[in-house]
Amino acid sequence: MAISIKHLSEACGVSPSTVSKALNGYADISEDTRLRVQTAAEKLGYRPSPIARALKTGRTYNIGVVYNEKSGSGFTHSFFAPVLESLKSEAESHGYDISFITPHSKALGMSYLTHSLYRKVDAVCVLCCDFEDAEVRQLSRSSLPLVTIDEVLEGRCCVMSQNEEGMAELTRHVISLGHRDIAYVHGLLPAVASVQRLKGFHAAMAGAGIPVNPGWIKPSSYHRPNETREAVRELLKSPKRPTCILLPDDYAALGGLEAAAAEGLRVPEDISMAGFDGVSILQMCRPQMTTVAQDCEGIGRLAAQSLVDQIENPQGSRPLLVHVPARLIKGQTVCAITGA
Amino acid sequence: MAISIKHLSEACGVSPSTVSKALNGYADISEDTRLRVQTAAEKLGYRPSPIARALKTGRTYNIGVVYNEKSGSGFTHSFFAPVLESLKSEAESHGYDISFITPHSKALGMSYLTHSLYRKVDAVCVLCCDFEDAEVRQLSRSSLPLVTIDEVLEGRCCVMSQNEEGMAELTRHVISLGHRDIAYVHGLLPAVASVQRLKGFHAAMAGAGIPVNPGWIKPSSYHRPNETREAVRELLKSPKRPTCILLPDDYAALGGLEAAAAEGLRVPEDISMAGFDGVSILQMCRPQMTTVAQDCEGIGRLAAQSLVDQIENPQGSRPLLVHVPARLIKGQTVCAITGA
DNA sequence: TGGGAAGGCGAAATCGATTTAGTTACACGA
DNA sequence: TCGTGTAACTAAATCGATTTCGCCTTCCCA
Repeated sequence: MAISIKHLSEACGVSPSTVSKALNGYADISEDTRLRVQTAAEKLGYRPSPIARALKTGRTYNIGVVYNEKSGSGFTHSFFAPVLESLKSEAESHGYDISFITPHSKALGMSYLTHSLYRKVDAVCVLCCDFEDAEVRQLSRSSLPLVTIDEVLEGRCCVMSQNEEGMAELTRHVISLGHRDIAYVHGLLPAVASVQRLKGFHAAMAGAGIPVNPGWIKPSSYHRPNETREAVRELLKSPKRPTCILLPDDYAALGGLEAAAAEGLRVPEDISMAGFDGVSILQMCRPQMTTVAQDCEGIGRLAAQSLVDQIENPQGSRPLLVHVPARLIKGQTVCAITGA
Repeated sequence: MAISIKHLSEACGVSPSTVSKALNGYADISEDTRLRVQTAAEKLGYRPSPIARALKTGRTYNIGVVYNEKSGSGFTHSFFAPVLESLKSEAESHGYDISFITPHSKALGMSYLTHSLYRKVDAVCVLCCDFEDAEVRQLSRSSLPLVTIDEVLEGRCCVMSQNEEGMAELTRHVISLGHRDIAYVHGLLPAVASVQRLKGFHAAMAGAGIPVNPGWIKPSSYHRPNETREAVRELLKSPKRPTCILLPDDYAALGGLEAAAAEGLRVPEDISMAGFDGVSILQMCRPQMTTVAQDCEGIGRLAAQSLVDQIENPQGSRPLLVHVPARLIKGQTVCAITGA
């Protein structure tokens, strides 16, 4: 099939060892020979087999991605999918491919770590999974280069949005439109992202001197419109109703819109709502969601860069936490309050 | 690191060859030895290195996926992403992993085919790309097992929806609600899917004895809300305005909704519209899209099954074209006509 | 002139499997 | 007793690279 190092060595009249050294920049090869080998390689379209190379060197130029569809909605997940795509494309530009580390790859019954070692990936990105999972802990304790997205594992690199500042900015925007009675439905605790956002919310409220009604802080989950619908339904039944409700994410917010519609309330005329993420398809729907756009492209890119750096520069020092700015999108689901 | 065949052979007191044969079902191994090897393998958690195995056998247990983000919107694409996910999960259940064949993998400058041979994938799924591309043709002419999604390459297996019947069903639904003045904005021609859908539309119209107004058949593209918005804008400016417009897909249909809103028209009260695909997130938005849901899960699964079959049973005969039923979703964007 | 250093290259081991081609040991028939 | 066949196993080649070590020329200098 493809041309091997042996073919090339014969074509050049040198040994395979010399070819390998010539192409890998060894010093004990004359400039003359190196050039001959390089041009011949070019002409014949020779590329060292990644498989043979991996066998000998242990490097596969593959990055494993822990992507557990069960905990999201797979490749269509409005946050993880664009992050994955950016991660992939940045990794590729460094010569690395992506391969998936799925939970207990079916019949094989391997843990994340076993699977990673089995496939000999050079590094792992923990993208989308249950961070409480023992398998994730095991993976984290390994010596593999690793980065997490959107959640912290002790001692490991993590890339995530500036959740606190993002939520604070959203809250200030809502306040600036005259809202005082603001409810907050948060995503799962104690996820770091959830804690940060809640902190940002409290900070903005405190900054404006508005007391927070503890009964208006409600738990829900990310990406679960049904759960969010129930939480919002309860809020709408409070004796005093909030004028604005902040929701865990854009997708979950669809449940909030549904709950409002079920009560005969219009958004934003009768009640304001906001999401988080900045899901692009929802930006095209009406009413356009007021939200905080996460920089998925940036998150994926920085995660890939961190991994490549960890692989190629194992001793180097790196920040453990990389914060990526988020951006407020002033949509149509939060409107100005027109007097008490 | 991981335990190798040599370790295992020493643990069992036999040669590596015997271990390999015992685990691979060769006949010249005694039942006694086979059992000893198998239990030891189990106990020590031995797994043959896929890399070493690939080097020797040429089989990587990897399936290449041609996924060109440029021609879609990457992993967030509302049709390709769920298909990819299903393909991946079905492939995994057969022991195959997915790896991406990207266009000209950056600096490497390889064609799809070269890349596939370089990575030694066992088969290729052409999922999302420009089918006119010379590289795709080259790939198609190769002897690699191959399957396409949603478009036909001569002599190659293809999995796609029952587009004709799906569109006919949608059209009949629209007609049953009293519509006679129906416009049709189609996706790119001469894509087979587009042709089939157009055919289904014509068939349903003819079946109801309704003449088709040629000026109301408009070209656009898939997944391009802006293009579709322009096409719809023109339709809305016709002297006689259609009462319903069928659009290339759900995502493109968002452009149609926008055009209607810009003209001050309400959907569906003033004008009806329908999409195609059944994008799940849009089913949660209001107005809920009337559309034809493609069975992405089925398409991905059947594509994976076809590839596995082609790999493991090269001489077997197979249908070239697999049609997967689509399902009408009666949403809220098409309403009944209340008299002329 | 002889010894050491340096330059340039190749032989061979290695990574971890598979697979072909033997090699034993033993039984059996002539 | 010898040859033959068979069951059960192993040695060794192989896949396609990388890398260590050693060899052979030159060349330089004392």
